[in-house]
Amino acid sequence: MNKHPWDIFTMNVNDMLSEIKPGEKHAASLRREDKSLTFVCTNSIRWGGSKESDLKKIRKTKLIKSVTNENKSLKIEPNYEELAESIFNFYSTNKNVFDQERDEQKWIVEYSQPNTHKAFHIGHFRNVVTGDFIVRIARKFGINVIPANYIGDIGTHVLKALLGWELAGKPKPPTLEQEPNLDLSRWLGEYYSQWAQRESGSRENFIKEAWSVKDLLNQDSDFEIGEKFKKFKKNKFLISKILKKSTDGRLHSENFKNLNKSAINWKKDLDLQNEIAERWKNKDPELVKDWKKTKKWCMDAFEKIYRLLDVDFEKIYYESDVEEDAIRISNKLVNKNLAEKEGGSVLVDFKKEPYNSNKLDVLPLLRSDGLPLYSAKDLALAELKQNQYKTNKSFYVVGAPQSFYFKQIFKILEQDKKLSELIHIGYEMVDLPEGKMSSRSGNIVAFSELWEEAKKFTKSKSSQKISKKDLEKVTTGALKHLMFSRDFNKRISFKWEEVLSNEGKTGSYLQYAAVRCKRVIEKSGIQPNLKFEKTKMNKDEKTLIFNIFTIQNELKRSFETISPTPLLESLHRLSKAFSNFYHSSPIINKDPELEKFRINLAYCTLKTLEETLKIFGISVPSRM
RNA sequence: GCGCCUGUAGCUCAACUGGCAGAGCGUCGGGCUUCGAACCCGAAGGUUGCAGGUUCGAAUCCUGCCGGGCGUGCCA
Repeated sequence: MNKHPWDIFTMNVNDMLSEIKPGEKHAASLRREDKSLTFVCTNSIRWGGSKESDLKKIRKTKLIKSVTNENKSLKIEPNYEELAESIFNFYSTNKNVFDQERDEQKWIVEYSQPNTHKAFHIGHFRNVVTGDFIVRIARKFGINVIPANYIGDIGTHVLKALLGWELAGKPKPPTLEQEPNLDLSRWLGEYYSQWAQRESGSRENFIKEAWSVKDLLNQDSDFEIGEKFKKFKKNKFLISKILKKSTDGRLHSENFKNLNKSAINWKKDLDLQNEIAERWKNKDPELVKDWKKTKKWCMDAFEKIYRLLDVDFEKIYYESDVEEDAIRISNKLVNKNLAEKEGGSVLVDFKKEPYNSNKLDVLPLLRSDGLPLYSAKDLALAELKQNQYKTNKSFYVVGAPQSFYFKQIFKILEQDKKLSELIHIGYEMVDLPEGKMSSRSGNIVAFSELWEEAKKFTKSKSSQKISKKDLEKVTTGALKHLMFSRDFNKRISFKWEEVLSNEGKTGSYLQYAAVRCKRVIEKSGIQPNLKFEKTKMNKDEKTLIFNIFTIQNELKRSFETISPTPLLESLHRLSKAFSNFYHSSPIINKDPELEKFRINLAYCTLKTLEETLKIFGISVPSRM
């Protein structure tokens, strides 16, 4: 495999500067100067530039036009004509110009992890594109990557959804004929939301009553008047005690009238939940049948979304598959003194041996009724993944609020030396202007809703001739771009105006540049030959080739930092450079040599955009 | 209380491991008889939350404050 011109260039810079100052990686400190289309070696500033006599001795390669001292820094100007020629050569001999050297590493990336029986919303969407980006960029760097999904198909939220659905009379979902854009996860999520709102409503009501009379109960020695209500709300032990007293009829006074009423109300809801939990525990055939049916609805809905987003999982794990292992592993940890029993529950106390960490606090693994918590299940899943794939790096794409939890989990897993390196990629939440999204309260933007609205908008902006396929490419391009437009650790405040916009720094801008390349090449009737014949380039041609040239570096940075920003920003600079070039320099031209050269430039731009956009899961349409 | 994230132009965000603070939106002005105007050009807009420290040089590193968000034992 021949080398990308950027890699040759940086090697040349290293060799050249090593003659003046041996033993340093000079190219590593190259900084782009966009205005002057040059590079500055920041190391050279540190050692105060170079003597003119030294600079004269330097043997320059053909890619380097001049090396000068400027403000004590070393300025390197590339030779644009040579640059263009080497880019053309490289692009003509490689099918994929950004495929990096093969790597022996094996990674597993766990992402998406939606819960069945709940709507797939924009938060899940951000997760999917984040994980997909990691998978795609790692593959670009020759790494063997296993994309894995972990579906939350059991747990209290599932039972709550089933309960809500049962109470509504187990309605049948609408057919595709009735609702062509049907999203069954969203449809079923409504029943979850209905129940959750009812239950939390009666709970909140009770807690409010309990707070107002709590000092009459003699149970509140830990809670001075003025103590935060929030803290009181979190004290589940105290609250359940008050509930019990109240529903047992032990509180007779007039003062407790409202409290008793709200207690009975909430208790009714709790009983319904306990009842369905009991049925689940006893594997009630009717319930299991319903569960399987509704789970399938949701999985089908997820599959539909994954197809739309062009993501593909090599392995799908279900929470229900690791439940038994989770119990087994928890008990094993107890035997190895890595966890302890406390009543029926099992927990890890990180203050104790062998963890000795004051900061990690305590992590429960099994509930007091013996059922495994998410933590135990994650431990089981980690073991399962490692046994199956024997990776050297394991990524968890999970929301940033869980970073503390993953520190705890990783600490436990690190006790086993066989495991691979564990990395939590935490991305920040997408929230609505009104506040945090919550499927419990129904305050969400479902992905299907987002997609329908965005598609409608795209269609309104598109030419009449646009195909269905291209319409989808533009729509997903816009939506994915929005998710990548901020770094992972920045929250996205969701705004419809931002979705329904196609101007400026958007996915459409990048696609538009690429589409113009396609169309102008097509219109010219010229087959790009990638032969360099022109000798003199204008400013916009230089800027364009400069930006094509430096993409390789930005791609590497994006990979090293696992961050979409460097690459995405550079694609905007490239598209901008192309737009300038397109306006100032007629591609279809009377001068045949000039025309050929510019067609080649457009072709290289197109190839660069197509291949790098693919890393973000974005495709280039042929029309938009 | 403790821990993590965050603060850059009116708004949303960049700034390549310390090296000339830049984009998009919005505002104002200009450009379609010309390869697709989802575009391009020009202008205005900054004490990088505050105060110290390290350095030839700090948005970036260190310390202390202030503001915002999140997490902190049986939900995931």
